[in-house]
Amino acid sequence: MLRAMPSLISLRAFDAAARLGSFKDAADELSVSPTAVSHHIRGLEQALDVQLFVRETRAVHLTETGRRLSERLASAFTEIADALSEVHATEHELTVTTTPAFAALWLVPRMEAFHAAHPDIRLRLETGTVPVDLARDRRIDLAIRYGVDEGPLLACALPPERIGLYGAPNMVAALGGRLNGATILSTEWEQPGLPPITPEAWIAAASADDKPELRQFEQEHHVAQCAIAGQGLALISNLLAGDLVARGLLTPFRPDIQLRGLSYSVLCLPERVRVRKIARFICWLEASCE
Amino acid sequence: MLRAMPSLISLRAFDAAARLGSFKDAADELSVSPTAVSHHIRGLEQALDVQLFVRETRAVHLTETGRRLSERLASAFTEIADALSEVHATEHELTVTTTPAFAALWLVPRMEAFHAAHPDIRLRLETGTVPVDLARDRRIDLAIRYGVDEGPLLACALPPERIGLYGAPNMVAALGGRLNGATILSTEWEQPGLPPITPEAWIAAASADDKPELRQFEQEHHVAQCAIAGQGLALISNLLAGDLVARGLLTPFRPDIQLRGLSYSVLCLPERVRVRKIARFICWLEASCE
DNA sequence: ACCAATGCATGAGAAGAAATCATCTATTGA
DNA sequence: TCAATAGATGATTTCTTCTCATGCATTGGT
Repeated sequence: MLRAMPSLISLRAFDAAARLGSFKDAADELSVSPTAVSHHIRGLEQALDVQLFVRETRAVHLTETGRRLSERLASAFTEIADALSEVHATEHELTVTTTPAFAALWLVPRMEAFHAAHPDIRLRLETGTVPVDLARDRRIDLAIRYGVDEGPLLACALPPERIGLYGAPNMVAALGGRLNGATILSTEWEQPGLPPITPEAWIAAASADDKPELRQFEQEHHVAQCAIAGQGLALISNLLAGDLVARGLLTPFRPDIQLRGLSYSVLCLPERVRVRKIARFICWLEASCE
Repeated sequence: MLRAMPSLISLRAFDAAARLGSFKDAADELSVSPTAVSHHIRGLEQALDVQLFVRETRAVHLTETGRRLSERLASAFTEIADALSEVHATEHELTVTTTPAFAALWLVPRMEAFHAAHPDIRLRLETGTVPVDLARDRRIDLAIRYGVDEGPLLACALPPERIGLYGAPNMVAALGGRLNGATILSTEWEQPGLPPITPEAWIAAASADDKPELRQFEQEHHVAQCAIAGQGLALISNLLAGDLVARGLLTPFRPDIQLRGLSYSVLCLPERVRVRKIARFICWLEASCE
């Protein structure tokens, strides 16, 4: 067959030169001197006993065989590069799907901390209200869902939430603990078979007879944003309100009154729980909840 | 993306190790020491920051990512090897199609000489009675056909043939120039619109009134073989008989009587006549006919 | 239960590629 | 005509890649 398998490095030099139509540009791409490229291509031509380039004074152009070889080499080298970056991604990119609210109010503020703890892992967030089938969609490494408890998929669970009212600091101060004339902002919770988390339940728990205005949102973080804007008291969980309170954007209203909520579940295919990047994330997540 | 593009050599070491499931075997395949393979794979794992092999005491096996990477690398390296050998083949393998007779009686005896003159060109023969469409079947570089004259495809033509009778030496001697009791072996020539090349034509040309036996074959070289076996006189061309005469297997019978035949045409796609291997062959062919 | 054999890991140093440097040639275009 | 460009070539240097010597853990045979 072939006298001697030419070195892969020459092939790459040829590939670059063929693509760019110039030894000099190829040299730049490969960060070597044009001389090196020239040597490589000459060596390759000798090894294959084939002329690949027609040299003209200030330019080179491919022969017909050169063109054919370059085409196939290009696709092979692309395949290699793709494979490498895919490997890198599957090991160092962690894709988490969760609810828009958890992403916006809990995860996003903490991504910086995660990256500091694990600089080699790139965290990608996908949010959506439709639950994802982990077995089906292999791009997703982890799903963080509210109140789900899918036995075999459950990797860990965050502490149960407590639901309370939160408002912009000046509004909470102005209300002085009473709901008269206030607006309660809440989400349309749709957890089948679970204690209702509603403004009514909160009012009942507080044994209040005030009749505040009510406004409903589809997204829990919209509730929060609305409360921050001073438009009412948000009925949200301590988990999601935590950062906003810490940053002084919200203040608890009657923190003594809290409804019991569910907890967030972290779901993962059982055989993948031990994958490095996934294990790291779960470990970090648990530590971040204390 | 990637910290540092790993060297292609490491990738090839990994590919081999992954395919063979053993560093040692990979080392053998690559003709290096197992140490080199070990170093390469460790380097690769560090460059990618990924574990590719799980080491056990006397064996290694791929991790899941290792397996995926190896799959794609294998296909890429196969592509490269294929591309290289294709290049080599298209430059150094010459495929000629011709008639079984011309192949057997003229070309095959001269292949050795061609190879001696052009050691880097490997001559492949394809024979068949059905003419080949060169534009359609790109595997074929040249077609040598009898009496065809397809204008644009005609690369060169061999000298016109002269058709005569040839027999085994002792039979020719025994006949003493007369056809009485002899058998004439001939081919069913089917050249439309051409002077008939038949035993009858020969007898007419010789102005003989002998009535020899007649036997027909489909293949001209079968005629020759039959004559060599002493079963009659072959009505064949000087071109095809030449070698057999030179080797003393056949002797001309009444060499003064010869019918005019056609000539062999060498056909080639016009744009490919100047391809090195093709030009060499045509040049050699013309020189071989003198 | 022990010892030889196997397969891989590791570090240091040797061998061998591959890159560069300096120099040349042949154009091109200003 | 001369500076600038793109590439070729050969000698030299640099640095990758290989090997050697050695070590470790395990397996299988006696």
